Amino acid sequence: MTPTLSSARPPARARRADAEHNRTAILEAAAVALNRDPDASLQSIAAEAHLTRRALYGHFSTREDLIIALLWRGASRITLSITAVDCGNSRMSIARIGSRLWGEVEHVRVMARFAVRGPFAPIVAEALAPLRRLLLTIVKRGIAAGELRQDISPELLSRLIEGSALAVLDEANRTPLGRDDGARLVMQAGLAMAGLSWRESEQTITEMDRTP
Amino acid sequence: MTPTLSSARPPARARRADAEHNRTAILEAAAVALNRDPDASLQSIAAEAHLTRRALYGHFSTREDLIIALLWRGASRITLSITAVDCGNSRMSIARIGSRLWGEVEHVRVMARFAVRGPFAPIVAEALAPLRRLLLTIVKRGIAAGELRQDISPELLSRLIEGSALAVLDEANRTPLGRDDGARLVMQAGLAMAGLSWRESEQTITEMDRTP
DNA sequence: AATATCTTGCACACCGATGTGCAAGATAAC
DNA sequence: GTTATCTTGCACATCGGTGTGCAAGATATT
Repeated sequence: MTPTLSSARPPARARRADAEHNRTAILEAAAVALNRDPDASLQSIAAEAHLTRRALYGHFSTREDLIIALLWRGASRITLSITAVDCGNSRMSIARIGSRLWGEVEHVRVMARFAVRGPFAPIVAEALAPLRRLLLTIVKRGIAAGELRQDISPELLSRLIEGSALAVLDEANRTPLGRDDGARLVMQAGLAMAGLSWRESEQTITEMDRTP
Repeated sequence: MTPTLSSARPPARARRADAEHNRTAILEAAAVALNRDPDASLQSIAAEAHLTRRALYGHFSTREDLIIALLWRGASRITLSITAVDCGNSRMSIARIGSRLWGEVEHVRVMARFAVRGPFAPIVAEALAPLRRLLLTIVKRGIAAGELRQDISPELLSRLIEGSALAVLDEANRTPLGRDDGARLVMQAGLAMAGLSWRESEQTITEMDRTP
């Protein structure tokens, strides 16, 4: 209906640099605060961004606006992060997806939060569709090739892999983990749900490290 | 300080039967509503119990009161459900825990919800301590016996098992699963995170079914 | 039938969060 | 240094949720 993008009004002068900076600061702060508490107030978000609540409204006219912008941002980062993960092998591909997602933990967790409940669920679902589609095709191929467990449907398996990976992401956020330890854990969780034993998972990961 | 239990005032006459019934109806309704949305209003809970908001206050003087009662109830059911699960074998014991928890999905999910965020986290943590302790000892023994994965600490492993089981519980709630399918899935998830391949998990479960 | 108990349906006060208006600073951009 | 932009700090209205008081109605218990 209305073009809510930046092209709304002809700016007599370009937007000030510090305003742009503050805008991203708000988004970063929102990611952190909403990760702690999905119902964090705009007050707390603004404070985390070293700004006033009133100033926040200068960038996002509504709480909904802010969250949508945040989700949009997260979706694009996630989508970007999984480009060219699909090598031929399904096991390695799953591990690689886990590794990439670990690099975007903050964003992934926010997205996951809003994917299950609240009025943003459909938006997030749509935003994450590419990731889910990719995982599903990989899983399908993996099952067909006998590389993954054979006892449940590809659809369910891909959801389970996603779910357990998120569980590990949550746990990792609780107990501080090193960069590599976290990636390793997420990869292992995905492969574990995919049907591999822990030795097979380890082997897959070291094999993968050899061929980046 | 104050004895908030039922012994507070000497009742001239016993509590009416329908009041008792309504009380449990409220708790059931709260479990359902809070499973959908952890911030469900007392209004919606009362409605789900076919009562007025005002009547709810006759049973629980505070939202906090209601939630604490709910959590207490859930904790006792869960604790009760895991009595005598620990046979000697760690793999079977983990599977059995999963199966038992599946029988209490509703309660387990509510507990899990309030275990991570909000002012009730410490209470829930304390209430779930027996379960966690049990799982931890089983995992420790399993690792020592070489029955479970050897690459991470018992503490972390038990948390991961717990997390992935909860993830499956969530997923199961999303896609309607039969009684047996759900139990199977939860058991498999636990065993998968514990390091078993899907064939080993299947074998463990069928073996377990033979010896109840 | 008499009575204590429970529920209902209003009334109200309170609180925190959201969103807006406006005037007075502060500061990039030109 | 001028100007347009951005931030601040108030004030205010609004909205939904919580908790209470009270009188009238309904119902279980005896």
